[in-house]
Amino acid sequence: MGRVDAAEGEEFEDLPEQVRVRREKRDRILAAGGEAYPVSVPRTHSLAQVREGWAHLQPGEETDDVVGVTGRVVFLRGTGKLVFATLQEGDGTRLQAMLSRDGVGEQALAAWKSDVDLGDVVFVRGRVISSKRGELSVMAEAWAMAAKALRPLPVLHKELSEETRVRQRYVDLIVREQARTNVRARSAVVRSLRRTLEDRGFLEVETPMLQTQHGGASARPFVTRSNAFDTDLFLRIAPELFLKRCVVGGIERVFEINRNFRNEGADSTHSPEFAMLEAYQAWGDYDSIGELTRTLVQTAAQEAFGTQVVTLADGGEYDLSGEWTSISMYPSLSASLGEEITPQTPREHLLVVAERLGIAVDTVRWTHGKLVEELWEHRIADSLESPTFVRDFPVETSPLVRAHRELPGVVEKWDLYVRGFELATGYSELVDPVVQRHRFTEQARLAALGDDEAMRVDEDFLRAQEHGMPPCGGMGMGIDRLLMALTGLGIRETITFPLVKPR
RNA sequence: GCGCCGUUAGCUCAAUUGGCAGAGCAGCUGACUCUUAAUCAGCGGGUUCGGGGUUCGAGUCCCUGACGGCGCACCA
Repeated sequence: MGRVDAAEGEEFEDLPEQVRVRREKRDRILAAGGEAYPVSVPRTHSLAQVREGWAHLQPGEETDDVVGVTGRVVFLRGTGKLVFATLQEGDGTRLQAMLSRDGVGEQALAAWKSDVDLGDVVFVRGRVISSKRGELSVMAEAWAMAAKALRPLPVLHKELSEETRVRQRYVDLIVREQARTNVRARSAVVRSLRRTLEDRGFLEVETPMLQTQHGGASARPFVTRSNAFDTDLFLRIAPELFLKRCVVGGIERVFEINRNFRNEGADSTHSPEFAMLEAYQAWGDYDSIGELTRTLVQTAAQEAFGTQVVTLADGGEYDLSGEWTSISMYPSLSASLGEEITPQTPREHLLVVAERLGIAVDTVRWTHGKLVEELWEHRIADSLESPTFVRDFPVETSPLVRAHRELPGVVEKWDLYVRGFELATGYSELVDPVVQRHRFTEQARLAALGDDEAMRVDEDFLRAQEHGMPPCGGMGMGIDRLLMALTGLGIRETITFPLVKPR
């Protein structure tokens, strides 16, 4: 034992002063026969329950109601023979504990003063009282360490640096109300999405994260390696092709909420891994799935924030209620440019227009459709402040969408724009396996030209579709982006543990 | 990937022209039985992000690397 202590003593020398001091306190507690990390403490009430149950106490009023509470010590105020400690529990609820010489005895008070630091999790048993200044408190008759903190809490009066918030979210959650609110809001939003879908008869499934062939979106995948199969695998960029297999198999209303991985840039609206909702509705189309999407977003706002007019981080308000605007891609682009652009406009002319606008174009690889989308994003996207469905996209950039039932050259696809960024997308799904094969073949041609985001011919998916897939509407929505839309936060604030480079 | 800015005590930040590395909170010692970021007195705490260079002397200037933020490019 003595040798172990010596070894630990040497270990101490490398530690920052405050960690060393706390380690010594832990050891002192153990040496005195106490426990720094007991298996349990006799907790009878949460801090919130005490706040709720004894809210009626008048300043100075005392009761004989004895409770056992726990919490992290976030403020300490000592006046010699009387100590005040503010305890905080997980949701941020705080309650004051008071320890007096008369209440806990001289020894226990001395032990508290010598062993308890800011950040420790403690247990206090005592009567519920209101202090002379009217602060609801537990007047201790006994206390115990519930979990000794070996690292100091950051100061509660200054904001943590953004990097520390992200790298040590557990600390962020302790010290910053907004961090706690964000986690709760996300949970509430996801719960709402599931409930809305389940209420409408959708079945939640989980489809492969590890895929032998990536598809369902235009994006660069992460590649990994299977030892058992001795083959490369891709982390999925989208669940789409598997959810459609579900529809082929008769799961006519199906959804998945799960992670996608895209090996691309990271900024305030993009994360390499991000959560996505995709939902498919047989016998629906891009109109019905658009209605579903609006219901999902509005209900989530209502259930998570109690209103469809949400308050953003910058204090502004954003109205998601009612019907949303719809515009069409070609007509809106034409109006913006002051000249008619149609699916029949030659690619060469679009190149001229793009160059005139100073857009950096890829003259070799960009198709008519890609040019139209680029022009549209350049001219229109940023100006779409209120929720707007942008409808009827060019066919080349939408290889999984069916042709428009009337308009030649466009497909039945919408993108939902909110506050200038793309929140969701929806299609009338392409279900003709022969046309789908042609589209894949064209994608493969682009891939051969060096487009590393292009899809490949997915034979297994085509085989599934060749068994007959009913007419179908489908949608995809970024969960992180939905949170961004509802809160005005950056994507790294909506993700509890965003990917950060290792130190 | 490119450009700009940043990295100093546990946390948040100062440091004049290149001239003894500081503050608040936190920590330690002491005082205080109704405090509210308690107060008062005293004390300790630094690989100034890493490596290299210029200089009598570098937190500060130069080179290089790491990490972060912002802007641009790409993507949802």
